[in-house]
Amino acid sequence: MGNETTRREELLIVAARLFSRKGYHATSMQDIADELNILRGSLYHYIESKEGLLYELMELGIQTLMERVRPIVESDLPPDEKLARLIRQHTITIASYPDFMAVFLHELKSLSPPRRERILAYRQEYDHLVRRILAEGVERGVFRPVDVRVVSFALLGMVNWVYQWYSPDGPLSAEEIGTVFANLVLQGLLDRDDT
Amino acid sequence: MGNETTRREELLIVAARLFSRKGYHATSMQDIADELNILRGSLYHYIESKEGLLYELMELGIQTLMERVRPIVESDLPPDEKLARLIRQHTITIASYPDFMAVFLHELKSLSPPRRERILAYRQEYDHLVRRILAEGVERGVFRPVDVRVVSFALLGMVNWVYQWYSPDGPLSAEEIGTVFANLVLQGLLDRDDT
DNA sequence: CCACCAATCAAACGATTGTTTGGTGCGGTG
DNA sequence: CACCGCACCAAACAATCGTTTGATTGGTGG
Repeated sequence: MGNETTRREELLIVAARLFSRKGYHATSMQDIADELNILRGSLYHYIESKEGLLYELMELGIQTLMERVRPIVESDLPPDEKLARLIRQHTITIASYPDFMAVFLHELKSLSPPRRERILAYRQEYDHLVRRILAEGVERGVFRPVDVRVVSFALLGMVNWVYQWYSPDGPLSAEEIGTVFANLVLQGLLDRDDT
Repeated sequence: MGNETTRREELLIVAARLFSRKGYHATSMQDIADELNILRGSLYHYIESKEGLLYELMELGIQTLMERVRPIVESDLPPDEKLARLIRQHTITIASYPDFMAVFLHELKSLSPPRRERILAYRQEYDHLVRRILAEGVERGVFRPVDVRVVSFALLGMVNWVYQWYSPDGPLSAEEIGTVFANLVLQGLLDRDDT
């Protein structure tokens, strides 16, 4: 019990770190093997190919994100509360798994078309979750009428960008940052009734 | 007159396109040379090294952005108007030079430390411009009191992300997108006086 | 017509790349 | 004790990488 990381998980973690720091193509199998103190050929005992490894990391990233956000979208909360929670949760998830998330957000173009399509499908599914909340809010008159597509991109840009600058040593926790974001967006979206 | 692109500029444009589509490390000198119909060795008549080429592209990107935004920051407009114009201009610039901007935003880690430092200095200078507007707005009571650092990152994430999804064939022009962004952020920041 | 210069070619360089193959040691199980 | 399979090694592979060198072209100004 306790330290339950298999050798394979170790490999994934090391690879995610290297891919996120140096980039996929700038990281060699040699680099990964060095960190694990084995020869680079030995990596193929655990993985099918370098690109297969990349795909697995990206899938892990997007799946983690989706697992944590979907319950919020499917809850019975009002749209504004849903949106606030989504923004906070997305921010926290990125800050919790920065390496996996950076790889997921950064290396789409490094995948061959078939695998890229699969990740893109995940991504579109996620986009859809966000847009559903926005559309719901606009429909119910909770949010001002806005271009849902553009606002969803604005929102995703804001939260995804976090991987570029967040540091656990910074002055604010991930949750606090998420709250600032949520306040900003909600204040920007809420329909103030000056009746 | 008219078609005044030198061979060297052609090289830069081709390289920016390839770097932005495939990534720096996934693009070989061969790829670039092929597009220009010359041998890869011949490229060194124009450039010092592959990394030098990358640096030049990134410098072009950030300089273009700064040239267009600085006049706004240094103008005499009120903070809210400054911010709106900055957001619009940033959005338009990214949409106008998507290849250069994508390279600038994506390939920092591909530069060796000395050159990376130089680009980082530019980037920090730009961040400073944005924060100055925000701080000014908060000071004058035009904006609500907010965490300037976090809000500046939120804002930059929103506009920088544009390179990931913008298409000139989309339903909205870059200026219209910039206006949606500006409205969202301003509405989120303005101090409503319920006196 | 000669001299020059920019643009390009032709060919080679050592290094590194991802991947494959066949083998080896070892801990546990029947 | 025999065996199995996991984890890894050792060695090689063809290919590609960025870069350098020296020669060669074609056009332009003197």
